[in-house]
Amino acid sequence: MLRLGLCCIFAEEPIRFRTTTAKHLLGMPRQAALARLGELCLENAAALAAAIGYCAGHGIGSFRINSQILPVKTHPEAGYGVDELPNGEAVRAAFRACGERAREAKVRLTFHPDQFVLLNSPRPEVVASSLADLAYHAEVAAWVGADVVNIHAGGVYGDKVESLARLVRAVEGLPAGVRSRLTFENDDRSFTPLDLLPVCRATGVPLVYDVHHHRCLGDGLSIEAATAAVLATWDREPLFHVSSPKAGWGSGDARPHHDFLDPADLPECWRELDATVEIEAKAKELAIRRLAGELRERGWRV
DNA sequence: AGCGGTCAAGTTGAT
DNA sequence: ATCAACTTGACCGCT
Repeated sequence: MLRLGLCCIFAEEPIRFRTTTAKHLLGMPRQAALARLGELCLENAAALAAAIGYCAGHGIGSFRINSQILPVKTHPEAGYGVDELPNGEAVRAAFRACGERAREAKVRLTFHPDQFVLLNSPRPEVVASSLADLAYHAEVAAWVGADVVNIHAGGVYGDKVESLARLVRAVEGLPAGVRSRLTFENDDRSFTPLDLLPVCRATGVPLVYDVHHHRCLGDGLSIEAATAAVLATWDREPLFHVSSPKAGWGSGDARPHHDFLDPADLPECWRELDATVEIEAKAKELAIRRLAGELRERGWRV
């Protein structure tokens, strides 16, 4: 059975995640900043609990957690350890409770660190900050039981072979908590499924198959062939991404996401899979509700 | 309450 | 050179 996944935020449901900026925090005394951060973290834990509850109650099988769930966590100056927060223990306990709730409700939790996390950059400082960010994601993932921390393969830097070799070497040096959750995703600029399958086979890192990116940046593999090859990289429930183009499949830029998903964009060969499909659509929970109805009309089990 | 300026970070390709 | 895109606009300070 397919599990439809919601990404990060809600369109209508009044569940909101808070954040702040490094600049703001650095303009106040450190203790005041830590107190403020602690409040935001605890609020975000409450919002996550609400998000899990909403998903459980509305047939949404997974939820992607925003990378700012602990705001500004790895900033070089404004960043912090959870133990530095005046309410650090309460924060940790609240997130562990989210994990328990998600486990009971069978809501899968995932992360998708942002575009600045690049394991294959030739610049050591970029890799170092990426490692710090991945460690942070893994820390929260352990609290809440998230089994996926998904990133793109990074840049090409003029040499695809060498950049992928750097990626493999970077994976080999990762701490276990990151390594065990890490996944790669094909993107719409640089790295296709055909590029990444060898890397995933060599490292054991599963491949998140984004069929929208694959349609925007093809590699000769059919969707059916890519799906089959990608499934073999997973040692747990596979994860896919899908979206529909805002501008349609005609002449314009197909990459920006539509508010809703056209059910025709969901590959027919996914129909009988046991997998999670994250729905990347601007209308969020409304898009999932509409899609689930349309798929059921077509005989899909979601 | 509403609005404009601002926000930590990398890389790519279209204009 | 600038900008949008990328998983996601939200926050702050002003009127």
